[in-house]
Formats: sequence, C-alpha cells, structure tokens
Amino acid sequence: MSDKRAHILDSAEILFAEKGFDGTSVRDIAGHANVNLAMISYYFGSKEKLLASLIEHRAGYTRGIIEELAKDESLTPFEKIDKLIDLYVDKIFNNSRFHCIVTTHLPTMQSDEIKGMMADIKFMNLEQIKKIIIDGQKKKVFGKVDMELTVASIMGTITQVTSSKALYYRIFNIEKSNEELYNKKLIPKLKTHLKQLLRAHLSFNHHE
Amino acid sequence: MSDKRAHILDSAEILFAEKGFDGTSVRDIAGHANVNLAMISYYFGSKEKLLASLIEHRAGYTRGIIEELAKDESLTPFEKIDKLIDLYVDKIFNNSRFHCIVTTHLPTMQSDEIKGMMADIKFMNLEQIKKIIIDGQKKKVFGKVDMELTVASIMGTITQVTSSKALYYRIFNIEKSNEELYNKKLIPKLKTHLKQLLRAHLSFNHHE
Amino acid sequence: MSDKRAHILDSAEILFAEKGFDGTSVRDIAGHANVNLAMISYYFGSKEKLLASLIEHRAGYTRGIIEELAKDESLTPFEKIDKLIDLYVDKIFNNSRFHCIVTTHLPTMQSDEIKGMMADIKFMNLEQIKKIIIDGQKKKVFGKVDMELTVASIMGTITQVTSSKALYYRIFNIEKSNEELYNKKLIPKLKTHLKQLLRAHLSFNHHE
Amino acid sequence: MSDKRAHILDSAEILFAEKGFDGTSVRDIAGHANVNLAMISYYFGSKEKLLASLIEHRAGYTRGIIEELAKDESLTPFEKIDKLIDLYVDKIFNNSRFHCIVTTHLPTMQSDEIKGMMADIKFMNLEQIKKIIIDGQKKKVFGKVDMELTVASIMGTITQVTSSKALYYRIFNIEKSNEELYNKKLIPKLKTHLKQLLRAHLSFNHHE
DNA sequence: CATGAATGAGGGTTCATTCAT
DNA sequence: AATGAATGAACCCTCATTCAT
Repeated sequence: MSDKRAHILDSAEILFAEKGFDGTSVRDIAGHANVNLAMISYYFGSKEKLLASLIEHRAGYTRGIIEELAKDESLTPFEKIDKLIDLYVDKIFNNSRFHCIVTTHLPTMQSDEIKGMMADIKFMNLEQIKKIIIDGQKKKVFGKVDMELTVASIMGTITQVTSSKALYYRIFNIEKSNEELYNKKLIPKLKTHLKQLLRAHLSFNHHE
Repeated sequence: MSDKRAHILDSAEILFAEKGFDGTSVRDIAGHANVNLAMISYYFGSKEKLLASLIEHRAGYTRGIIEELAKDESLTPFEKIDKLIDLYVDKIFNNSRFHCIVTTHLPTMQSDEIKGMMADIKFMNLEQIKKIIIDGQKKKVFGKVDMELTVASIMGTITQVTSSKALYYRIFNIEKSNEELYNKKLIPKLKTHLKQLLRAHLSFNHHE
Repeated sequence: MSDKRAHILDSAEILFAEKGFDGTSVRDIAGHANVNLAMISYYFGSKEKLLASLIEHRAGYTRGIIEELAKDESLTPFEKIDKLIDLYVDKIFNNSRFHCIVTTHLPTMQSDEIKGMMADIKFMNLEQIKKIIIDGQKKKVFGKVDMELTVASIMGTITQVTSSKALYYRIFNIEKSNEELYNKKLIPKLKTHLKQLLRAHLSFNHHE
Repeated sequence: MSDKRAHILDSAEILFAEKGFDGTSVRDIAGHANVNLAMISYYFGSKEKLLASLIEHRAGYTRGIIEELAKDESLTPFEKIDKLIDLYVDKIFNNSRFHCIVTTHLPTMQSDEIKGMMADIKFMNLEQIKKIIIDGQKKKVFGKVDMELTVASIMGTITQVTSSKALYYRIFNIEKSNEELYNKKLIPKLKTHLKQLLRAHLSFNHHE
C-alpha cells in the first residue's frame, strides 16, 4: 500500500476516534495527514468508503487471537481463559483508537455496509470466546453459564475501561497525556480483575 | 416547563440516540418536534445547550437508586447487590435512549461543560456501587476485589447489551421492532447473569 | 411572489440562456441576483428545482395564444394562420431567453421531471397549431399536408432565426448589442416569410 | 490518425451530444473510450481543444453536398432542390449526433474559436443553398423569396425534427430505441414534406 | 509514448444561527 | 413570545489539468 494511503488511514483513525465520524471533516483528515483534500476521494472514493477501508484494514486485529490460542492444545480451560484475556486486553489496548471507533462511533452509522462489517466483527468475537467456554464445559471444568452474556461481560468490561479513560486517569491519579504510565498501571489490574471474575464465574456451581 | 420545550427535548433525545449529536441537525429536531426551526435557539440558546439541557433533564434517572437501597437497611449485602442490579437494569432499559447518548455519544463531545456533566454521572454511579461493596466487605461477606473494575464489569455488561441490540435480536431470534418481546426475554436473563457473576466474584476467596 | 424569488428567477433565466444549465453555477446566479448563495436552496430546494420553477413560471407564455385566436371566430383560415404567426413570433421574441432555454438547453437535461415539462410545452404548441390547420382543411381552404411537419417548419424556422442571432446580425449588417434595431428589422421579415411560406404550402394542391 | 485518437473523438461526440459539453467530464470521455484520463490532455491539449478537433474532424460532412449537386448540370432547379433536400436530410440523419452538438450545444460555448467554427459551418450551408435558389431565379423558375429565411426554414425544419426525437417517437407510435424503424418512417416523410413546402414556396408568385 | 498520482479551484448543498417583525 | 427570512461558513465531492516517471 502506498505511503499516502496509509497515512490518510492513520489520520482518519485518530480523528474518527477523537471526534467521531460526523464530527470529523475530510478537511480535518487531509490537514492532519498533510495531503491534498482531493486525495481522500481519489484514494477511497468517499468519506464513508474511507471508513470502510479503515475497518477492513484494522479489523484483522482480533482475528489472530483464536489461532494463537488454538496452537496451545496443552492448556487447561482456565489457562485458555487467562490467555484469552491477556491477548484480548493487549490487542484492544494496542488498537485502542480503532476499538473506540468500533464501539462508540460505528453503532450510529446508517450505512448498511458499515453495519454489516460491524456485526461481523462482533459476531466473530462472540464465536471465538464461545468455543473456549464450550470446550471447558465439555471437560466438566466450567459450570453452566449464559454464554452470550458472559462474553458481554468480558468485552463490556474492557470497553467500559477504554471508553472512560478520563475517569480512570482521575481514579488512579495519573496526570493526563502520560499514556504510558496509564497503560502500565491499568492493564495488569484489568487482566487480573477479568481473570478473577471469570475464574469465579465459570467454576462456581450455580445450582448448589 | 412548557409543553413545547419538553417536546423538543424528547425529539432531541430520540434523534441524538439514533444518529448522534453531529449526525442530527437542528432542522431534524425541529421537524421531528413539529416546531419552528428558530424555536430551538430561542428556547435553548444553541444546539449544544440543548444537549446540556437534555442531560440535566434526564440525569436524575439513576439518582434515586441509592436512596431506594438505603431504605432497606435490613437487607444482606448480597441482597443489596441483587436489588442494585434489578434497579440499574430496569432504570437503564427504561431510559435506553438516554443511556445510549451518555455511553456512546457524549464521550466524543468536546465541550468542557458536557464532559463535566458526563464525568459527574459516571462518578456518581461509581460511588453508589462502591458504598454497597465496601459495606459487604466490612461485614466480611465480600472478598477483596478491585472496586472500580468490578463496577466497570457491571456497567460494561449492561452497556454492552444495550449497545449491541441488533446482535442480541439475532442471537435470540427476535424479529426486529418487537421491542417488548426483546425486553421481556433479555432483562431477566441479564439480571440473572449479573447476579450470578457478582455472587461468585464477590464471595470467592481469591487468596486461597 | 416575493421580490427576491422573482429576482433569482430572472437571473437564472438570463444565465441559463447564455451559458446553459451546466455552464451556470448557483454562485453565478446568486451573484447576478445579488442574493446570498444559500437563498437558492432556501427558495427552490436545488438548482434543478430552480430550473423547474423557472419553466413553470414562464411556460404560460404561449398558452394564451390559442385563446386569443379563438376569440376571432370571424377570421378566415388564412387570416388565422397569419394571426397565429404574428402572435407566435411576437411571443417568442418577447421571451427569447426562455425560448432559447427550452429549445437548446432543456433537451439535454436528464431529469425526468424536466423532460416531462418540456414534452408538455411542445405537445401543446403542436396541438394549438394543428387545430387551426384542421379547421382550414374542413373548410376546403387548405390542402392535404403533413400536419406535424408543417408545425415543425413553423417552429423550426423561428427557432433557427432566434438561435442564430449572430449570423443574422452579420447578414443584416447590424452592430452587435443593438437589439432593438435587430428586432425591428427581423421580426417583420420573419412574419412575412412565414406567412408566404404557409400560404403557398397550405393552398397548393399537392395532388395535381 | 491513431486509433486511440479516433476512439476518443467518437466517445466525445456521443457524450457531448447526449449530455452537452459542460455536462460531460473528461473522466466520462476517458471512461467511455477506455483510455487513460491523462490521454485526453496529452492528445488534444484540453477539453475545449478536443471539441475543436471534433468539429474540424466532422465539419466536412456537409461540404460534399454542393459538389455532388454541381456534377449534375443537367438538372432543373426544382430537381436540384429535391436533390439538395435528399442529400441534406440523409447527411444530417447520418451525422445526427454531431448535428445535435452543432445546433444545441455549440451556441452556448463562449470560446471565440468555437464560435468562429460554428459560424463558418452555418455560413457555408447558407451559401450552398443560396446558390441553387439564385440559379433558379435567374432561370425564371423560382419566384422572389427571402433567401436567408428560406434557408432557415429548410435547416430549421430538419433541426426541429432531429431535436424533438422523443416527441416524434410518440407521434408515430414507435417504441423507443428502435431507431432504425424511426429513421425508416420519418426520413421519407420529412423529405416529401420539405420538397412540397419548397416547391410551393419557390414557385408561388407572391405578387399576384 | 504513456500513465498513475496528485492538485487547486470550484461545484451544489446543508449547517447552526440571527434578525426584523 | 414566536417565527419566516436570511446568512456566512462549512460541508463532501468532482472538476480539468499537470507532472514525475
């Protein structure tokens, strides 16, 4: 891919995440990417197709997770959950801007193409995690749980944290814009919390 | 408050939730509310102040929860958690449009006034739930948990479900626009899931 | 109708006639009419609807002709043809800009609405003239002629003259921009020519 | 001339006739001709020069008529008129797209070069026909007529018919896009009409 | 000789807001 | 108190053209 194209995508990602799709003008993007205004139409056709290209470009960021997990056939179900959490949290924090776009800005897009792409991403995530839970249940390690809502709790917790950055900066007394420190403090906490939460949830025998 | 004012606020809520703040024009709102275009500036000053008015108007929707809980001093900590979940899920589903605005559209607003309002709402929610957990811990009923992230899991789970309506319609095989059936099926499931999740999480002794 | 609206229509007529629809920008029109650019959308909705409004506004300019003719029931068929020519030539020269738009610019418009309006105008003209010819034939004054093509000759001759202004300025050695002199010289010539042409054409017995 | 050059001219003619000069973009032309966008500037210099090239390329289409007529010195003046009509109608219908461009799209072009070319074409047509009429008058076969306006009636009638295709399709009940049938029906009618019209007009003694 | 990449200018339209009434 | 008219700014997109390769 050409440098400019990638540069535009980067700028679009930053601005869409920060100001939303409707709140970002193609002038903003062109200005941020330091390219001519007409280049956006030239490369992508339209503002909406630019978004679609961005989604396609970044959507693979969670795709590799399940394959990484599949490699380790020796892991126990709980070890798999732990690894799943490690992988997901890392991936999402490494792609926090795109994750922000997907979770907060895509839902209002009215384009059917965008809606379809988003549904696919969510569905894929759901299926990936379901597989692991079902596997644990087959091995009699996990109890009976609501599969979809358990997934919702995992994803929802991560999303909640990433979308309320300002709040957690305040809670942890971290000065703004020191993102490195923020991540260093928060990520381990988040991983530990999710692992504990799921360990308790999945092992608990709800019928006793 | 005059009828027209309330009517405008209702329309704004519907449209902001559906299309976002930037995606909704004052013409849309005026058209939907069947009022003159100039009325919006006339009553509220500006589009942004209209949003602020809307937030102020609706923000109290969770305020009553903690007071309701405080009445029942006889409840056990787990019963309080259960009741908290019941109250939150009901409140959020009854105010799903405003909840959608708060969780997905407000975060991108650049106005400091709006940001402050939003932070207050989130902070208030956090504090409300923290109180109950701390109370349970004092009574040696709840184990040691990450307070803030436990709250994030509760709120995140609910938000995840409400913001992925389309996905859950598909999962539960409910025909679109039959919102009544959707709520009837999903709300009990969600409450049960959250109660189980928290019961396990809070009672589990993570140090053993 | 408001002054501004009429002013915009006038400017649009002048510019469309001179430069065509595609060759005229709404900025041109706004500048010529000395109104704000957004007024065009405000009053007419779009550039194309402005054209449609212009057509509707001016289309009646030939409508009155047949009624004027109908009043004089005493006229002979040839006198009616003569009067028809007088009326048409006068009307078209008095509305030369709009006539120019209809004959040279509307045919390429791709909008179905515009196409329909144009077809109606042409069809009306055709029917008006046909009535008179048929009446003359019934009275055994006119011979058998191809009705539609006879009308085409009348309209085509006038259009040819109006659309080749520059050529006829040269032929008659009239300095440019002296439109008054041009009309004074050309109109009588054109009327006489058409009357002679039709007198010969309609009275000639083509079967002998 | 290279194949590509000719191909571009063909595409330009088709599109200019259909959508006008301003309504056709060089992208349209490049796309229709299946050549690179930059080729058009490369070969012709600019869009306007492309039009000039097209005119030059096609303008000779009426030039041969007078020469063909000149060959037959044996013909009577009326036979010459008849032949003139046959030749003109055929030529115009065989070059209907270019004729359309000349009569409806060139008049609005503001370029002096284009205006000059167009004036030359019209002037040439005028002179060609004048010669024949003058010859007939010298031979005391034709009466006194307005030369220029007689030519205007000939050209105007043909143009009127070709520019109102849709109308005549409707009148003759011919299904759209069956151009072959349309031509087969209309051309003989038009020739006959014009011959009758001119025979009557030219032979009629307007002073008696 | 031919072309993909790039650009400045301008296209039509919609925006939130204001102002005279 | 309420509104139709009006506006300047900004929107996204396409234009004809150029230039390095």
